[in-house]
Amino acid sequence: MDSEVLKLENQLCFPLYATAKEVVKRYKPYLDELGLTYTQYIAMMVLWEHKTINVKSLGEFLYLDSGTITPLLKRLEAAGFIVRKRDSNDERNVIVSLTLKGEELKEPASKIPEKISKCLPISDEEARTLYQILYKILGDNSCGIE
Amino acid sequence: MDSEVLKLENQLCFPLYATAKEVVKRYKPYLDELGLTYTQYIAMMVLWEHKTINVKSLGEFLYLDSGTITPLLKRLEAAGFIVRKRDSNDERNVIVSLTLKGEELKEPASKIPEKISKCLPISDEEARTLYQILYKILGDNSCGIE
DNA sequence: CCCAATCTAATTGCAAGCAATTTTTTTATC
DNA sequence: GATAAAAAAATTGCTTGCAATTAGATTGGG
Repeated sequence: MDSEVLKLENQLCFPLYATAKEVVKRYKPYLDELGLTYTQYIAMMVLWEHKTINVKSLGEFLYLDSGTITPLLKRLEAAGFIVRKRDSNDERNVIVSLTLKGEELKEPASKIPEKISKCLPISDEEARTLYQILYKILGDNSCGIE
Repeated sequence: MDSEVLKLENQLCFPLYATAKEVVKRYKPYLDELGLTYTQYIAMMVLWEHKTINVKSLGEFLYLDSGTITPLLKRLEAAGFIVRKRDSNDERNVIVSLTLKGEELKEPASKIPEKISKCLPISDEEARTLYQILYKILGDNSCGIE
């Protein structure tokens, strides 16, 4: 048995997992000011761009299933940022849309990305490289993942 | 206000967050065979390497705090893979060590990393680049994270 | 020696996150 | 048009993850 392959430092997945968590943590102070969690923030980002969307499409954008999204949307609705409504043309679908309060959150939120990118100790070049490799993995289906 | 910066596709954090989740998901079928979750697996990796460790050090390796680790270790103990014991030299510390059953899990686990890396659609070169950039971010303290 | 500060785990409370199942609606097939 | 299959969201049950707090042990300064 090769013990080396099982060391944390020889894994690729581990730094991916740990870095994702640490970077999300860096958003927290800024998101706290808006009253959003990170997952709520990315859901709002989809809404700020699309104005209105159903739960299934939102899940596809975010790589999240209804078991995660449904309670998340209920919280965003309880906070007054969105409304949920059954689609009268197809009652299976739930349409999510922004309230005025949710729309207004876009402006302060638009200042966050720059604060975060200033905070990451990598060059623009490295950021582009990272972005490309990540999407290469993310866009791949070769192992039968969805 | 610049709307472009708020699009999901223009973020770096989002593909990081999403890719981490998707890659962890690819471990699931292999880890299911061992009866481990991904987080339990990385905790076991630290133990396979160090044999014995206290909760604080384990948390530092994994970037997890006691609120996550304590219940996780209790599950690993209930499954018979580890034992937890107060350090008699300093009763504040809890020492975690492998049982024979936990030790024996190392052999089948050692076959997983290769299966996963075959499954990622990136070259060795890209994997190295990704690894380096991730650790560059992870190792950084400049924004007052821990 | 004593008391305050520090340290370590554990606990609490809440929000993800996901697999599996259920409910309701729509679509296809006969 | 009835019924089976498919589709979408919600629900259930479990684990992770983290901030904040608590409990107990140790250390340091006076």
